[in-house]
Amino acid sequence: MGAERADEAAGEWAEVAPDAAQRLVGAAVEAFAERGYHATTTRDIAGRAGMSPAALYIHYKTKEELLYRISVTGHERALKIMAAAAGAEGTAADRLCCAVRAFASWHAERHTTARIIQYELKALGEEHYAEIADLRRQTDRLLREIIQDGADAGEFTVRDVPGTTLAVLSLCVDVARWFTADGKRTPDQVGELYADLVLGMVGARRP
Amino acid sequence: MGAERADEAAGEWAEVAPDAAQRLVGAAVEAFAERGYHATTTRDIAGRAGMSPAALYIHYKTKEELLYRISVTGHERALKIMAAAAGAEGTAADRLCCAVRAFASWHAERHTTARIIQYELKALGEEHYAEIADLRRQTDRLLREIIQDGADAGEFTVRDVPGTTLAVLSLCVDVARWFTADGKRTPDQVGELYADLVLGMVGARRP
DNA sequence: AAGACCCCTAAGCGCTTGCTCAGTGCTGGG
DNA sequence: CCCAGCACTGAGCAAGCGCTTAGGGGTCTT
Repeated sequence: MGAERADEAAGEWAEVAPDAAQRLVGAAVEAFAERGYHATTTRDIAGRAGMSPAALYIHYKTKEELLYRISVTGHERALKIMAAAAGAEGTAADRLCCAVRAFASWHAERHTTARIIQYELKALGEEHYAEIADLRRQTDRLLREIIQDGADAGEFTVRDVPGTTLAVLSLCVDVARWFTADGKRTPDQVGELYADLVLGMVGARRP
Repeated sequence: MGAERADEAAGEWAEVAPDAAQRLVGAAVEAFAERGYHATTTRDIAGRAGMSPAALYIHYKTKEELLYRISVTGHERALKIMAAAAGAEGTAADRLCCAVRAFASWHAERHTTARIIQYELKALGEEHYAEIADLRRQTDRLLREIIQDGADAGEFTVRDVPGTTLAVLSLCVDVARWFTADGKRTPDQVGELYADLVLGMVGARRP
C-alpha cells in the first residue's frame, strides 16, 4: 500500500481538514500527477488514502471536485508567487529575475501539483474552468507588466511584449512536465538557470 | 457528424493506406488532441471516421497501437526537422536559429499531432515507449551539439549547455500546449519570435 | 457462374467505471 | 448507561468501456 507516500504528499495540504479529506487530496495529487486525471480511478485514490471507495464521497461530491480543489489551491499559490515578485522593489530586471526564479523553482519543487494544474485543465467542468482561467489571466498580466516596465524603461530589448510574456510563462510552466526529483538539478538550480536564460531573452543579462 | 473534419485532419497522413485506416488515424489525432487519450473512446474515433466501432479493429490491433503509430510518425517528423537544421551549412547561430524556427513553427502548425506526441507519452506501452524515448534522445542530442558548437566557437555565452538545451526544447515543445489556430499568431510568426528569443538566451542575438 | 477475398456492421461479452445506500462501530453529551 | 451524530464500509447498480464474433455484401479472378 502507498498510504505512507500519500501522507507525505498530503504535507503540502496541511490546512485541509479533517484529516481524512487531507489524506484524500494528497492521494489524488499523487495519482493524478502519475497517471493523469482520466486514467485515475476513485478506487485508486481511496486506496492510496487507506480508505474504501465510498469514503471519498463523504468529503468530496465528485472526482472532478477533487481536481477542482487541487487546481484552485495550486493556481492561487502560483499567482501569489508571481504577485510577490511583481510587487517587489527594484528594477524591472530585478523583478523579472525574482519572478522567474521563484515561479520556475515552484514548478520544479511542486511538480506533482503543478503538472495537474497545468495539464488537466480540460478535465474541469465549465464553470470551474472559467474560474481557473481568471486566475491564469491574472498571473499572465503580472508578468506582462514587469516585461512592459523593463521595455519602457529601456532596460530590456523586447520586440513583442505579449509574445515574450507567453514564452517566459510557457518556459516556466513546462518545468512541471520534465522535472523529476531524481534528476540532476535541484529546484533552486532550475530557478537560477531559468532566471539567467530569461534575462538573456529580454536582452538584459547580468554581467 | 464530424467526418469531414476528420478527413481534413487525415490530409497530414496521406501516405497511410488503405483509405479507411487513414481516416481512422486522422480521427484519432483529432480526438486525442481534443480530449486526451484516456478520455477518448474507440466509439468516438470510429464515429468521427464515419465507421462502426468494430471497423477500427480491422486496421489497428488496439487503441494503444493507434497512439503508437501517431507517436512514431510524429516523432520521426520532428526529428527530421531538427536533423535538417543541425546538418545545414553556416555558423552555430544560423543553425540554432533555423532549428528553433522550424521546430517551434512545426509544433504550432501541427499542434494537434504535437500535443499528442508530447503529452500522451505515458499512455504508451512499455516497449513502444522505449522506442519513442530513443527518438527523443536523438532530437535532444542534435540540438545540444549545435549549442555546444556555438559555445566552443565563442559565438554563444552559455553557462550550462545541457540545461540550456533542455530549456530550448521545452520552450518549443510547449507551443503545442497553448497554440490554437484561431489565435493572433501564425505558426511562422511563432517560429520567428522564438528564434529571436532563443538567440537572446544564448547571448547571440542578431542585430 | 462460382468461389475467394476483403471491408465492414450489428450485436453483445466481460469488465471497470463513478457513484449510492443501508447498515456498522465509535465517540461524546446528558 | 443510553442514544444521537458522525465517519466509514460492503455490496452493488446503471452505464460505459475495449474488444470480439458471426455474418453480410461488394469486387475481382477463374
